[in-house]
Amino acid sequence: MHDIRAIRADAAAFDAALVRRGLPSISADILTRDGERRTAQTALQEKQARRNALAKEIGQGKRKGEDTASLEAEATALRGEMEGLEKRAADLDAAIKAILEALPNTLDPEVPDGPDETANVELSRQGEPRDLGFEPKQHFELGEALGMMDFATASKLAGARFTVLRGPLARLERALGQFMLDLHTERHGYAETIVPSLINAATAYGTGNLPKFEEDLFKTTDGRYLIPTAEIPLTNTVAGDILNEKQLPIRLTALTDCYRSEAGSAGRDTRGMLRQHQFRKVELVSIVHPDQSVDEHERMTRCAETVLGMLGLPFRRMLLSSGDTGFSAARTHDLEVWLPGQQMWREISSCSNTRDFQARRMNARFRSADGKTVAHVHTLNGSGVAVGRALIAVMENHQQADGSILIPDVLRPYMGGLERIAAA
RNA sequence: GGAUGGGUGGCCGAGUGGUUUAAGGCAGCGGUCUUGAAAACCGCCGUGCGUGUAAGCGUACCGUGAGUUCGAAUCUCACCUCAUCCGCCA
Repeated sequence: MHDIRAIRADAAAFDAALVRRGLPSISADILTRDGERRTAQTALQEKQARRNALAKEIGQGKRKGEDTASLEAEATALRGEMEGLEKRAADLDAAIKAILEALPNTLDPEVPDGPDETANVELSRQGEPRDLGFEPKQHFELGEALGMMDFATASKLAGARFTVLRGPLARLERALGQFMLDLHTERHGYAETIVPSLINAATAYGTGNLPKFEEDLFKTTDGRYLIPTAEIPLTNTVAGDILNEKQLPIRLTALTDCYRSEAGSAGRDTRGMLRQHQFRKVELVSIVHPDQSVDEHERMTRCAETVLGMLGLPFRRMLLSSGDTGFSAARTHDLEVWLPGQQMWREISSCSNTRDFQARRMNARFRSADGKTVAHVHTLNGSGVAVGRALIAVMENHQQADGSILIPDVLRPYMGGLERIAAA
C-alpha cells in the first residue's frame, strides 16, 4: 500500500514508479480526490466540534434546571448537515483506498526495466552444469522407473497437478524439509514456527494476495483460503502490532504445504511435479528495521543459497526485471537451479524485499528505542527453499547412469544412512 | 453443535448516558539523588486523520458494523473473536 502523503509530497516520483510497472500515471486523479476528501473532512470536523460544544452546554444547562430546547434544536439541525459530509468523506476515503490497494509496490532503482523474465539479470552463479557422461533423464522419468513417483494414482485421487510419492523417494522429500529447517533454525537464526494452513481474508490482504489475486487461491466453503505460501501467516504474525525496536529483527521459518490454483498456467509444466496444486516449502520471513532491509535481503538470499550449495546443486542468482517482479515486492532475487534432465535453469527460490508495502497493508509498526517515533517495519520473505523442486533438482543432478539416485551427504542422516535410491 | 461469561491504550485494569480531557498500576523515556547501578522521588508518556512554517488546535477511535440520543466506552441489534463447561473428536 502506498503512502498518500508520499504521493502528495512528490507526485512525479509516484507516477514515474507506476510507469516502470507499465501503469498509467494517476497521481492527479488521486490527489484531486484527496483534496476533496480533506475539504469534506475539515468541514465535518468543524460541525462535530460545534455539536460537542452544544452537547456539553446542554448537559450543564440540564444540571442547573435551565431550558435547553433551543440548543437541542440547533444540535438536531446540525446532525442533518453532518450526515452528508460524513458520507462524502467516507466515500472519497474508500475510493482512494480502492485505487491505492490495487497498485503494486515501487521498484528498487537497481531493478532492470523489461517486459518479463527475459529481462532478468544474472547476478552470480555457484557451481556449473556438469556433463554426467550419459543422457540425463527428467525427474518424472527417473521417479516412475523407480516405481516411487505415481501420477496416475494422484490423478485418480485428486486430478491433475498432484503427485503420489512412495518409499525412499517420499522419505527423501521429508529429509529435504527436515534438513532445511534444521539449517535455518540452528545456523541462520530463524525461529521454527507452525502456522495455520487456512487464513482469513484480512490476513491474505495484508501480504497483498487480496483483493487482486483471489483467483490464484483455493477458497474454502466458510470463506477462508488455503495458504499458497507460509509467507502469508508468518508475516501477518505482526499485523496490527507496534513492536519494540529491540525486538527487531524477527526471523521466522516454517515448513508447510502450499496450495495454488495455478489459474492461468494451463498447459505450462504439465509433465512431472514441477508445477503442482500442492507442494511443500520451507519459508523464511524477516521483520526488520527499515534501515536493515537491504542487508537482510542479501542475508536471506544467502541463507537460501546455502541450502542449494550444501545439496551440491548448481544455481544462479537472478535479479528480476520490472515486468517479472511480483505485486508486493520492491526487489526480488530468484534462485534458479540447473535441471540436467530439462537442460534448463528453473526457479527454486524467490527472495523478496517488500520494504514497507506489506507493513502498511497490515499496519505492522515499531516504536523507536527512544520511544519517540512509530514507523512501519520492513518485511521480507523468501523460499528456503521449495521442497518439491529441491527433490526434482536432487534427482536430476545426482542421477546415475543406471537410473539410481545418489543421496547428498548432508541428507544421509535424515535417510537412515541410505546412500543411494535404487529400484527395489 | 449447545450453554454461560468476556473483548477498554505496548501490558494489566477501573469505568452502566453528561467536567471522561478514559482513573490507577506496570513497562518505556527524561531528570533528581549516587563513584556507578538499584531503590526512592519528580516529570513525560495511546493511534490515525485534518489543520498549521511551527508551538499548537481540532476530530475520530474502548472487538467490528449498524442504530437510539442534543450527547454513547456505557443503551439496542447483528457479526467477529476469546475463555469456561457439556457433547463430539485426531
